[in-house]
Amino acid sequence: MRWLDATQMRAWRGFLDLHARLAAKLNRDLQRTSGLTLSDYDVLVHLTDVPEGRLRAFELGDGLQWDKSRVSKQVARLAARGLVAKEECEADRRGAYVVLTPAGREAIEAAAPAHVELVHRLVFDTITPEQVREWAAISRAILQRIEAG
Amino acid sequence: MRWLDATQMRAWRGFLDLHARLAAKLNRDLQRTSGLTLSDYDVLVHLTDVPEGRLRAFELGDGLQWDKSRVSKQVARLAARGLVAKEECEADRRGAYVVLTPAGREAIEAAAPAHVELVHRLVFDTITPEQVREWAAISRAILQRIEAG
DNA sequence: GGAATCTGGTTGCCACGGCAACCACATTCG
DNA sequence: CGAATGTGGTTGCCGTGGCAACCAGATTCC
Repeated sequence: MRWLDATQMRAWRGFLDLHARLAAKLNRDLQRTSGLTLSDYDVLVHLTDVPEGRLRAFELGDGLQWDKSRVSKQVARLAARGLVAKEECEADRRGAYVVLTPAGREAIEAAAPAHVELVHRLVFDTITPEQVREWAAISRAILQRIEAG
Repeated sequence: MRWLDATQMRAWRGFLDLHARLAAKLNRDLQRTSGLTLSDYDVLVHLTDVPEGRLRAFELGDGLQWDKSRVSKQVARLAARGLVAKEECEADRRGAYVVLTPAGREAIEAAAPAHVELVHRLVFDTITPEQVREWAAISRAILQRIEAG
């Protein structure tokens, strides 16, 4: 049977630890400074990335790789806070559009700079441009492997 | 203000996506084949790593970087399933030991090989040894940066 | 020695995510 | 057309994690 050697173990534990620490820190910071969670943030970013700030719910789910129930509930929460609105779809009466509201746009534009700056400080100020490329290549390779099955 | 350039964006999104995909897949697989969650697994691994399979609850929390309430609840759940036992501490009467039971040791030893094999297949069969080293170095650097504040 | 403080651990509350069941509409196919 | 199947989305249930409040036992400091 194959175990992990010391270097692999360091890499694997490092990866898991790094994510746990970063996610915790970024989430706390985001929440504290803007009242948004990382999930809120991700939804709003996806909406700002698209013309009119309008997406079908399932498109949001595909983009975020989220379970559809997660999309549904997250959108419901954001809608309750007025950051997005739900609109019906005429072409497919089952469907729903999720639309960024002015308040939502304001929220994400207020939150993004400090968030991105923190990512810079913690991550990209710490590693070299060459490491950034290598990091991206590694993630990309493994992701493709996962897609393949 | 500093934004993320294209490479940084690829690295960052890749990191987040990779973790989400891997964690989902590994968790599902682990749960299906052994009835353990990743959290269960992590606790049991930490206990097997130590002589007598016995740790103070706070040591477990330090090792896993978990909130103490998380430790408390996770241990309670594992104890209810007979995989660990809680023992009082005589030296500090507030304290509690968490001890791996024979059933717990059996469970982790049954679960580990398939889990590690899956990590191998998805991750380490996909990237070169040089990339493994670089990956570990990157995670390590950023983690140290986070510790520093 | 005793009050203030600290520390280890538990509990309650709430938000969140996964899963399966379900509903409504759409599409396919005989 | 109409039945079967597929798809978009919602809901309920349950396990889980974070946070704050809390409790009991330890420690500090006068």
